[in-house]
Amino acid sequence: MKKNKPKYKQIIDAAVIIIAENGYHQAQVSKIAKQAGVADGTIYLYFKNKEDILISLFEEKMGIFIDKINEVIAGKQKASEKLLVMVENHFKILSDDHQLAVVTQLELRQSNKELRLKINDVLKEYLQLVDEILLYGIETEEFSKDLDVRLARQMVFGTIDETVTTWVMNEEKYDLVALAPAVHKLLTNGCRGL
Amino acid sequence: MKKNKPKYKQIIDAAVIIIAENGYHQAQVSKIAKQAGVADGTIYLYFKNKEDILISLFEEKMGIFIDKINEVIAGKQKASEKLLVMVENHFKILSDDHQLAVVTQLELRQSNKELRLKINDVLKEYLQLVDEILLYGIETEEFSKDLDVRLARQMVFGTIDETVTTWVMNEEKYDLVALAPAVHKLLTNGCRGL
Amino acid sequence: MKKNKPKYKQIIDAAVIIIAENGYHQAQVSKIAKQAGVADGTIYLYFKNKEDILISLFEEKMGIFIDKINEVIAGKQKASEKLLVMVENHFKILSDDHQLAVVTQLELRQSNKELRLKINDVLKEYLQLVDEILLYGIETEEFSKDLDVRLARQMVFGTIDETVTTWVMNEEKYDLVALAPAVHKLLTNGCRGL
Amino acid sequence: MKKNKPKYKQIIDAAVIIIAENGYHQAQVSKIAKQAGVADGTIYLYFKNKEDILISLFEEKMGIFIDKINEVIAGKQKASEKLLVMVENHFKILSDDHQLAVVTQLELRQSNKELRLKINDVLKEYLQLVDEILLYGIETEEFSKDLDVRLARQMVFGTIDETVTTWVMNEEKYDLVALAPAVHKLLTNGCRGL
DNA sequence: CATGAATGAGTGTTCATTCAT
DNA sequence: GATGAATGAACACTCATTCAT
Repeated sequence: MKKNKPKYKQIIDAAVIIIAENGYHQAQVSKIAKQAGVADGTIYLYFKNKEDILISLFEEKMGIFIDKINEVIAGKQKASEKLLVMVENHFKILSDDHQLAVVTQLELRQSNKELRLKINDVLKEYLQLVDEILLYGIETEEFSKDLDVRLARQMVFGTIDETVTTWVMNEEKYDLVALAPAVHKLLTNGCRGL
Repeated sequence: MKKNKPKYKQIIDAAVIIIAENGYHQAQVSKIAKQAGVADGTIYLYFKNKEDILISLFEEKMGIFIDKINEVIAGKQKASEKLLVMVENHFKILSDDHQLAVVTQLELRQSNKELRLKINDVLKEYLQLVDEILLYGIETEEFSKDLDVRLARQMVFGTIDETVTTWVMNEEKYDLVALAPAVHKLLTNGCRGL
Repeated sequence: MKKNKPKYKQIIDAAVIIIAENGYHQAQVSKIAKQAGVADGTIYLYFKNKEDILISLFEEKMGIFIDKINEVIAGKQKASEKLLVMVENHFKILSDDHQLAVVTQLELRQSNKELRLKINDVLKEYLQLVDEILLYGIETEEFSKDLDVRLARQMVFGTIDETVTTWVMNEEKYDLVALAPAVHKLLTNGCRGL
Repeated sequence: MKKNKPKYKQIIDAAVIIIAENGYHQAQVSKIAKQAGVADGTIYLYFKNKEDILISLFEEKMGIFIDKINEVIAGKQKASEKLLVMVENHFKILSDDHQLAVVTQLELRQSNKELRLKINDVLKEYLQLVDEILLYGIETEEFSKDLDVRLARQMVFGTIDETVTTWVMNEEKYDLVALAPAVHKLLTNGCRGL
């Protein structure tokens, strides 16, 4: 399995650094190879092509993301609490990794439609987590029984994503994690119904 | 003033069509020129460079957008009503113009960071509209006096934007405008506080 | 019509020179462009791709070849005489143009199968000339009425081609045109039957 | 002697198969190694480089070729008969081995000039056989005493080669061996003189 | 004003060969 | 002897922009 070989992760980490530092369109394969400390050709022993590096990058990082969120959610009983730790951890992970934040919020979105569609596939797993929390909240009557889960999920993800993107675009000048409670309040209010 | 000459709008409209049909990365200047019925060089009599076409496109369309929203907002007394007609009209304008929806939600986001920052400048005017409604709602006590306007604005815009993008990515298979009341409810609940 | 513009021929002539001097596999587009005195991109205003340059080169030169042969053949009454002037002129044209000889006999044959099949299409016109002479000779009873025209054509072309290739490979050390009468005698003896 | 080790022939046979199936330019060393059932590096224990595989392939196969022709020639008394069995066997060997025919007539000719010059060296042995027959024919007065042996050899080889190549390019749709008598007649007529 | 021919910088990917194991 | 992971040089083609007419 190539994914477990050290060079696989080495190349992905190099890609994050290069894309964060140079931007998506200036992230040439040769730059990534140099940063990873391998020859250009070695990249192609681990990845089908350049696009495959970027998709794998997203999969790899999003996997860590989802594992972490899953873990903290499991530790909470109430849907509202689950939502809070989700927002907190979402903000925290990106706060702690400046390069990852820039790459996922700004750079990778410049990729072409095909790549973005594949990235969306990876995102679906995250969106399902949101759905699960919302359904659980409806079940426990924390959230309105009339809640349109699809729309609520779009509110939750749209709000979180917009908040992070704004923060990144403002050069991360303020404390993102500190915003979690207020964001969480907006979201639960939205879901609770009147 | 170049903006009032017929070829200015002719080129912008050609750009929307070409980008919608071919995608951002396949929208060459020569294609846009051909669609507009002018020579390649003529483009540069009206626009500084290719990026300038795209920014102008966004400004032009967003201007229409904001004018329309402004108009319908003015006709409503309550902040909640203003928010509803804003969502309704946002959805309606993009529902009515498939090409514009594809271009703004998917294609233009593939542009580089610099262009996206400039697009964000244009967006600010729209975000100010949202702010005004929110502040008005706080004033009229429709919304919580503790509402963090910046965060609430991010929720409003993030939710609307995510809803439209999801709809476009799902090939506009369902009625977007019909979702406006439910989305509106989520947002006002969020802003109202418990 | 691009074929009549000066740069079209300019690029083809540059290609002959570059291929003759550097060999097929070292004839980069940029070298050809430089030799032709145009920018790399200009090549692509006149040719679809690199392969198209080579096919066009062959068509262009073979056209001149066939026109010349056609002309001299027409001036002769007997099939045997026609064959002689064909051989003489075939040898003469390549004797007079060292670079063309190297390109057609050695370099262009290194091209891939697809290109060679297209080159063969162009050659067919020449082979038809040979066929016409042979059929004419059978009609005038100069050649055996039992002659298998297809095989005889392969003998004529195979012998001429092998003779020229050997001459080029021997660095053109001897007088190719002087061999025409002897070659002609071999061929007419072959066709005449016992 | 490496040539007698089993892997030597194994690799050459693999090369014939891979080149016949994929074409000269798609016959990578790694493909040949896989087909031969050895590691890439193993190739280089038996051959200096890729070119060396191809030259050895040609030598090996041409050796068999020449041995066979030598054998059948020795059994005939008259030069004309020797020529006939040469043509017959040349056609027969390639008729019986489709892959070898494709490789020698089409694929190997795409190799670069240097390789083709080395291949020509190997061919010389075959051409000497032709020369011997021609000289023997002159001696026995079957052929014209004025025959230019070099040119006649080019006719013999050029005709045979062109006939085989045309047959391969026509996807071997007709019976090549059946053409031998007619080709032989053309050649002996040519050599006999008036 | 309008044209469109010409420019030329920039990059992902392949594959013969090596060499540490 | 045998392996196969790693190497790194090499190149066709696109397209935003210019400028002579």
